[in-house]
Amino acid sequence: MSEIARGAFHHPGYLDAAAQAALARDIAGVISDAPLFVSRMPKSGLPMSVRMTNCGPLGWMSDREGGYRYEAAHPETGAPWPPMPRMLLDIWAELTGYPKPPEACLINVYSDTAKMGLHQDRDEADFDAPILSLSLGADCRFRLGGPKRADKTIAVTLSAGDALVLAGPARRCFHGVDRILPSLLTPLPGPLAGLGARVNLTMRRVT
DNA sequence: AAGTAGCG
DNA sequence: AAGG
Repeated sequence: MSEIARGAFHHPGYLDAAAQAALARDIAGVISDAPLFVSRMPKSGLPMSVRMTNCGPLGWMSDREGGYRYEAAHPETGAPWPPMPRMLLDIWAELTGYPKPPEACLINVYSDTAKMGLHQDRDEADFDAPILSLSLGADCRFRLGGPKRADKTIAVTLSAGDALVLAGPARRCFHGVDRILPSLLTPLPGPLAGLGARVNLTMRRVT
């Protein structure tokens, strides 16, 4: 584990290959019940380049009309999000030590050209709870800034099996994904193969 | 607004 | 609404 900025903890290789495979099976199950969809920017309606879905009581989404928000149901099927796999609850407890379980796990699927612009996670009521992110598949160039958009940034490579915890002051920091790195060598595990190059799971407290 | 192109 |  290394603290890459105040409150930002990178755990390279936190999940071994077997754990990554087990997690991939769980996530493939979630996606089969809650199909990937594309969120759109508020007002402009421009699509994001990632495809996403969620598990847990609440899920993050965005569309032109309603903007960034959490919802209890899938925007296309209308069904509640699938339950949070136990493995994710256990990882949350171990890495964050937070007394309450995560309410949302956003599953972002990146193609080899997908990106995520610099942003803050600020659609939650609880800003004290950490954010936990897990990576599967291709490496990416992750960018972490400060609490203001213009603050200086650092870049970190996130690889398959890595965990990243944004706690304390880092909870409010801008962050994003510059690009997916070429990785013939790290395909997504079998159950997720073909969906994209990289999958990121982001767990959060919402209420 | 987690989007992007290109102009002052 | 500034930066990679």
